[in-house]
Amino acid sequence: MDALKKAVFGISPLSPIEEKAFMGAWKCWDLEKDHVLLREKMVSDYIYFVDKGIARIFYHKNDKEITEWIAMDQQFFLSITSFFQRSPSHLSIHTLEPARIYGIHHTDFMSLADRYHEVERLLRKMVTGSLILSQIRMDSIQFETAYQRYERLLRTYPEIIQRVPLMYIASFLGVTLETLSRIRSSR
Amino acid sequence: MDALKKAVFGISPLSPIEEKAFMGAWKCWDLEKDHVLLREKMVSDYIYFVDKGIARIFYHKNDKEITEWIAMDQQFFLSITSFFQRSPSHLSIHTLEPARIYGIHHTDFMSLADRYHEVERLLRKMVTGSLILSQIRMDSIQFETAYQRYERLLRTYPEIIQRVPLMYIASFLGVTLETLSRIRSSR
DNA sequence: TTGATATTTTGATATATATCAAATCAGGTT
DNA sequence: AACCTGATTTGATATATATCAAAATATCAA
Repeated sequence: MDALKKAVFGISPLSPIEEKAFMGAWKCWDLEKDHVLLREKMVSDYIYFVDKGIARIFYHKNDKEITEWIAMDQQFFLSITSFFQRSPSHLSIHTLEPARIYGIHHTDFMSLADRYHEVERLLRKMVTGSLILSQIRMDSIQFETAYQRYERLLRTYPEIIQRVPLMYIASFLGVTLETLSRIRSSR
Repeated sequence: MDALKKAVFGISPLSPIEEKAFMGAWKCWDLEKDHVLLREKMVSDYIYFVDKGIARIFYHKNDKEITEWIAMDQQFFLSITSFFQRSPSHLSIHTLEPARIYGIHHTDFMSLADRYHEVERLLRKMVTGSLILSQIRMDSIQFETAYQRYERLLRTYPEIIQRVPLMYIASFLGVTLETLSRIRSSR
């Protein structure tokens, strides 16, 4: 719980009452490898936080699995459109390793945000941070070569190569497995 | 002011006190064509709203201007990273037509969000909407062909072709002017 | 250890889009 | 109307990456 609290307070600190209410709303799961956190076409109810392990967020495009995000370290993750629009998700979420994951339910988060201004502010800052990340990722996809995207990934998450099969990394980078393999052999 | 109020209330309604404080914080400008709303390297202080006219948000990449967004209709627009991180913008914003633009200053918006829970909620919902748009745009760039992106643009903003020079539309779609021209001649 | 399966690499070819260059076309100004 | 400048189209070629196919390698269970 300590890592979660640290991550939350790093975004926006909470006063004691709010802290108690908010931190108390998180559930904790210890999950085996390949556990399904969200299945396509379900409405996504949780914002998650990776305490340890890895989660992979992906969807299907012409029978192929496209990895949209890989969450590790002390990262938050969610199906953005499904969680906020309360619509069926086109995303699935699986663990790639045994993992300890925290989650807070949409209903709980929203009613706390309703009740406590500070929680609303926290939520706003979380969404803002996510928006900024999304902008950076968009620029990267649009204007960097596959090689540059791979280099950027290595800089940001050096250990990802050891822990995540290349096929997932490839589609996360927006290239085919074959292209990623050639990129790697050319450095 | 009516269109702005409508747009705001469409996102999240405000009670009378909050409405008065929030709506009163917006400034209004009547601008000629090619007016500079934000110059590269400045910190962006405003969230803007297009009442009428068009604004173009762009930046420079190897001497070339890349159009990142075109705001028309009743749309909000801003330099996301600069506004929220209070950092120098890599974006510039110009009007493409004579325009009536509303704007609210960062300081005012933030202090209102601090004072009024309802304004904080409104801001959170605005950022959430922007995040959802950003996700959709990212998918479009990554997985649709230039032709499909053009078709999508026509569906979303049919009048944009009449009002915005193709060179700007091309870079907004992430293709060269020549490619856009060929796409158009092939339908 | 031996299979059986999943993952990664290598090779040949195809394709969408970029780049460079030149030719038209359009809109405003004198 | 004639001009000028900027916008758009057309053509020839180059390039990054995808696709399809097969081989090589790693992983895991019996």
